[in-house]
Amino acid sequence: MALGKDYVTQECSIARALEVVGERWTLLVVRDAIYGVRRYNDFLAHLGIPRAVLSARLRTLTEEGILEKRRYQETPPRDEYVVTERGTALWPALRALGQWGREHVGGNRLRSFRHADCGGNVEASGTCAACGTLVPVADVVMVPGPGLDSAPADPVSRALLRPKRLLEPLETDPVHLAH
Amino acid sequence: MALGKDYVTQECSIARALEVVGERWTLLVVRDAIYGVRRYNDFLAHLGIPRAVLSARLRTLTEEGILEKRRYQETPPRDEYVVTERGTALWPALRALGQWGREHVGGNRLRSFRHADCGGNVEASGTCAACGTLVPVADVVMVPGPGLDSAPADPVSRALLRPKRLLEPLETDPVHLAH
DNA sequence: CGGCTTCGGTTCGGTCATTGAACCTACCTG
DNA sequence: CAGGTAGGTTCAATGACCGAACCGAAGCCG
Repeated sequence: MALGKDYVTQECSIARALEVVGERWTLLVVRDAIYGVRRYNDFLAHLGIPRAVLSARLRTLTEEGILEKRRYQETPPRDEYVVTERGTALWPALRALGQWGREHVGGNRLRSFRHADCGGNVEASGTCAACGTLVPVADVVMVPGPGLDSAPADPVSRALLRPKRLLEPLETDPVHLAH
Repeated sequence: MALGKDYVTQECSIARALEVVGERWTLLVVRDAIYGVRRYNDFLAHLGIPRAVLSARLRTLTEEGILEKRRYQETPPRDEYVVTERGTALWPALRALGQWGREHVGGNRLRSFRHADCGGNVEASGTCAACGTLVPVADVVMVPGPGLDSAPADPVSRALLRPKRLLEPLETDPVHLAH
């Protein structure tokens, strides 16, 4: 989408946003990054995205300052992709899209979001139903619902079967535990 | 996006939503429909979208119940595409995307949104800054900002240079006035 | 040392979607 | 009848995406 003919002519901040994150897979990569996915192979396994496309998306998201590539160990050299403030700022848009999907496409009971401080439900507007505060992303806990597959094939989906605070790194089971 | 390999494997309401509205141009068509654009040639002129793609998007959006095709005159037969409740429910997601584009891409001062009842600014959360109510789409007034081109080429952009209540049909100038 | 595995990619041929231009139909207007 | 408007369809070319294969650096196993 960023190549060739794009939305440049559009005088509209929605179009500007879609120029950056409107390509296929891009918003799902950002969603996973906010869920705490950080490593190439985890994105790969969870999304089922072609490797070449994932490489391209990670590169452009890094260039756009939505993800940050950082070395987390030297031997062997390993990098991880961590979502930046610019990336977490997409959370309201993702939540609103998810809300629409839940209500108008199907996907009830898949996941819900709670305020870590008080346990209240995070509404569509982003505020906590219990205490009324506008919940920052870091204080949101994703809670799996009954509609999820209870024994998914990929380790990332398995890790997401237990409640998980957003932004914190996801710990995937070592492969040998999955057998 | 809906064709071939899609996101069906994803157990996520965000992915479900993107299956429906994630293709190129689709969200911009919905945005225009919420702005009040209803006719084929108006979408065409405002978006700069290839005709074949516009036809495809209007068809799938109609099939998905996001737009409704309705005959508004018989001779000559003319149809218009009107956004449904299912389509207007995408407004929070579009507003959130626009907010992100404004803050993180550029596009300040293009447009703002006001509460028709009290004139207060509509915040990112969708509530009115002045009176605190959660503003329904039909009570939102789009107000053009100073960053817009003051003499755009297409009649839709020209019509959007004056404040405009969302959902109400857009009246484009007859061509002979544009000369 | 040799073989095997993991991680994080790149390369490649085939397929699918998008693009812009041209064309078409139905109707109206002068 | 010529020309214009509205709302499309068709088509060749281009670009994006797909899946599978390959690759290199590093570690681990015996």
